[in-house]
Amino acid sequence: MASVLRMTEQRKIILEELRGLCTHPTANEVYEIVRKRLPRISLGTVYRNLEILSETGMIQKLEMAGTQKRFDGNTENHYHVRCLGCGRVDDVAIEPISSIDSALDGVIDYRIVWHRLEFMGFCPKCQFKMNGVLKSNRKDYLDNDH
Amino acid sequence: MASVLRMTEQRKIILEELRGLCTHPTANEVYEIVRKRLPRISLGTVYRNLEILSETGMIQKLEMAGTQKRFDGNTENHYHVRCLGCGRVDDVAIEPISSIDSALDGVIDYRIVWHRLEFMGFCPKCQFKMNGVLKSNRKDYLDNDH
DNA sequence: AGATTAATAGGAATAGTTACTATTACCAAA
DNA sequence: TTTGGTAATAGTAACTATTCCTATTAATCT
Repeated sequence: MASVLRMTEQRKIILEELRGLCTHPTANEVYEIVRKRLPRISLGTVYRNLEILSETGMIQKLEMAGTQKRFDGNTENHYHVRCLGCGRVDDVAIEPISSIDSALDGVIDYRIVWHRLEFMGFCPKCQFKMNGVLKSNRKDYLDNDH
Repeated sequence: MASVLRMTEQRKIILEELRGLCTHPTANEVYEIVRKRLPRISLGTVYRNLEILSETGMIQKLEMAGTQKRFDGNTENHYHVRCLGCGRVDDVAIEPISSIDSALDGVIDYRIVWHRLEFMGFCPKCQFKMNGVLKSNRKDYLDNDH
């Protein structure tokens, strides 16, 4: 008897909010957003539902190097860029390069299933801030938003 | 007055052990290894030294997606493969593809500094185990070592 | 030698995440 | 409609990886 997945109010709202964002919030950010509509929701419920939604392929779980998990309402396979200044994560509008998977043929005995490519750099905002720092030598420019 | 970096016994042994390995141990694994030679070393010391050694470029800190940090005695810039079965991480003996960094030119307004490429697949050992599973339908093959 | 300061061991604290528990909500069969 | 089974929930405790704190020890510099 296969278990039935119920689309509860909480789950529906988490999904809705995530689909309506182009950012890639962390579990805690999702919690804060959803709490505006469901003030009594618990953080555990958010985690569980993010897990279930990503298991069933309705959202994507982004496990990026060195930081906490982020969640993406866009389920298409795509790369991401991360800003080294403020930590924001953006989608990259290029086709995944499937030929990369075969780059290791004959080099190593793994059977490659996929690859994960993350670009690291500075977003426009942080580039601007860095120029400001260089000009004014004021470090606090960088300390404001995370 | 610049602070002096002391090469203490603990630091030296951590470095030695790491250089003598082709695996990519976690901080805790390094701790267990080093403890055989320095039974009184503390985990905090291991963490601090791994941090310092990677800051000074003597080792490499690998922040891989979705798992804990790993450390690499090989300081050359290289890619890694991760086994989806057992979690082991191996070096990839191909040259980093620097042209990847310019793949986003004109696509997005980030200033790209570098990229991180991780291959995901199954190591020879796990491929073998999986064949065993397919043949015998015994799931416990996979449950032994992590 | 004495002063200075890096590094240490040991343990407390933190952050992100997962697990547990009692309760509630939903559906289906009687 | 009740009743039984199970999914999901809120709230909280537990866990894990990592960082921070503190008193002490040990190099290095005058």
